Amino acid sequence: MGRSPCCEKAHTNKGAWTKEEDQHLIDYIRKHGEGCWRSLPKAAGLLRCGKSCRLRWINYLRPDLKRGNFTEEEVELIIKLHSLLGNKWSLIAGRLPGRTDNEIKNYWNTHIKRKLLSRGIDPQSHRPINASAVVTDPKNNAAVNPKTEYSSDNGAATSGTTTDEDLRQNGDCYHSNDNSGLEELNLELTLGSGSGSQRSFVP
DNA sequence: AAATTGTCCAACCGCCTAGGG
DNA sequence: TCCCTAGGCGGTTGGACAATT
Repeated sequence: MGRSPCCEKAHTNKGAWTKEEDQHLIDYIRKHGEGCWRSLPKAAGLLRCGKSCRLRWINYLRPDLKRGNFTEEEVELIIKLHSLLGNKWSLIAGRLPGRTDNEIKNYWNTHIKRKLLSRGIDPQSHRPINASAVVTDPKNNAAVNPKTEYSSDNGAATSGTTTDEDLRQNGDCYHSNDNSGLEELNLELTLGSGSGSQRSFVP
C-alpha cells in the first residue's frame, strides 16, 4: 500500500527558496490568507509542495517573526519550558512570540544543550548529570527522574495535542518536590503580551 | 592561499492526528 | 465505523559559511 506522496514530486522544486518564490508566496497569502496548503502552490504559481510552502511561510516569511539572537530571558524560558514539556517545540514556540518551533529546536540543539552540559546539567532530564544517571528509589522514580513524566514516552508528549492543561499537569509532576516554583512558572511561562500561540496569525 | 574541520540553520522526510465523507 | 486526506509535528539532513590548520 504505502502513503500517497503529498504532491507531484516530479514537478516540484526542492532546496533553497528564491526571492521570486518568496515574493509569490507572500503576495498570495496577503491576498488570500493562510490555509489549504495543498492547493496553494498551484494557485500561487509555485512549483513547490504545499508542505514546503507552509514551512517556508511559518519559519521564515511570516511578518511577525522576530529573527535575530535569543535574549537571555528567552533562553531561560526555553529551558524552563523544555523541563516541563520535553521536545514539544511547537508548544514552546507558542509561548515565545515571534519565535518558531524550528528556530527554537535548532537553537536548543546548537546552543542550549551545550550550555546546560557546561553547567553540569543533563539537557534531557534537567537534572545534574551525576544524579540523572542513577535512580536511587524506584518508588519515587518520577520524582527522581522527571524525564519519565514529560519525555516523548508519555501520552501527552506523543499525541501532538498537548494542551495548557497538560502543561499544568506536567508542571505539577515536575514540581512535586518543590511546589514553590509552580506558581511562578504559570505566571511567567509566556514572554511578551502573553497571548499564547502565534499560529493563528492572519495577515 | 588552500585544505580541512566545525557550526549553524533552512529545508526535507516520515509519522501521527483530526476531521470529513 | 472505517477510510482517506490535509495539516501539523519532531527528527534529521545537507549546504553555506566560518574558523582552524
